[in-house]
Amino acid sequence: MADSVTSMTPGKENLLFLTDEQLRKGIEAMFFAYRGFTADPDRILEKHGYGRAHHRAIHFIHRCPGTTVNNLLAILGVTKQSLNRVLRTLIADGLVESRVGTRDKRERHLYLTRSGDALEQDLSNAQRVRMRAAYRTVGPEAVAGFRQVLEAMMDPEMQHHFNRLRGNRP
Amino acid sequence: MADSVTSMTPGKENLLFLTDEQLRKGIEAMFFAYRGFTADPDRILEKHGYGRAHHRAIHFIHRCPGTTVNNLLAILGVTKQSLNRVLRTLIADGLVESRVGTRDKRERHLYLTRSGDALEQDLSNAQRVRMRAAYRTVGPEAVAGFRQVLEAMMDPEMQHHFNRLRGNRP
DNA sequence: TTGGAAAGTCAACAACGCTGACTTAAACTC
DNA sequence: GAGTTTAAGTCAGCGTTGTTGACTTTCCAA
Repeated sequence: MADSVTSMTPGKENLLFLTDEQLRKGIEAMFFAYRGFTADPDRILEKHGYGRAHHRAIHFIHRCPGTTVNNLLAILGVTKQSLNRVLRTLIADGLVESRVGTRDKRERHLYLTRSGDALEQDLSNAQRVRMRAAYRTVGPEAVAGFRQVLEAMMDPEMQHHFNRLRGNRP
Repeated sequence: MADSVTSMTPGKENLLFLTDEQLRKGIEAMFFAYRGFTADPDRILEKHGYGRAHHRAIHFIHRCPGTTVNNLLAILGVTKQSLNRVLRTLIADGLVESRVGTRDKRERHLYLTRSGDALEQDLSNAQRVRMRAAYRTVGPEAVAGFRQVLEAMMDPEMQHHFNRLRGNRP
């Protein structure tokens, strides 16, 4: 099953178990797959006049209801200005609600409104359909490997954020 | 080994073997991992005043020496104008050579120059270092699964391009 | 020889990153 | 209580990279 990855070109030591060409194929697979990964949401977003930045904000507000702007900045890894531009439109369009913090009134806590949640469902459902189809094609063991490699590829800081999100051990 | 993916929340049917929450984690893993995946090349590109579009062009010209602009357009999935802007700077900077076709003189065949190849080596090496580290962390079976899921996630057209590239069965 | 494909160009625009400077309000710290 | 720090928001401006639309040049092929 793992032959295409573990097999070596003759004459190379087997310790590394991966040639540069095999690594290159992994790189290309990431490129092509990410395009597929974003294609379905992109089509939905376009109809609403939004972009990927809006999707990311919506996704993580759904995932961490009541999160602060600062927390979102850390997860998304963008500047305050970039995020703010997106949040402003989402709030103006009534998809996101910003509530002043009770403990710390400097903070704004972000929530999806009913219509924000509807769009989130729409977006994540489209993405899950593709994911589920891929998962069902390749089987559970491949999926486990997929997740392991992705996690190992993250920057440690992002790995931290990733594991802080719900659903790691469901 | 595959427990974290195959285990089910109690009370749900085991036929699908994946809850929406688990699919969501896969989606988030893609997001965070892709950031790590592009981080190292991005740093190198910045020093040269280039962006990801330049990297993609360089990568596939290296991979398919002598490819035509049209073929590159199909692989990259962008408009002629977007690609042309990038190619123009790469050609002006002496990283890419554009040769008029011999059989069909309308076509331009693209090649990396010596310095173009040097940058490609630099970029792909940085990316391979991370890939190799991730692969070594998780082992060959996980890598096989990783590649399988990625390929299943691609649009069929991109899957076609992916398999047309060298290195599939090394 | 003429139609159409391939390549290139120009203009204009949008999304979404970035930096830098600045304000407001609240919270802390001494 | 005064001063500093922190969270958030805003404005201006810029760069990369994507888009559409219109147009020209070159040149193969029917």
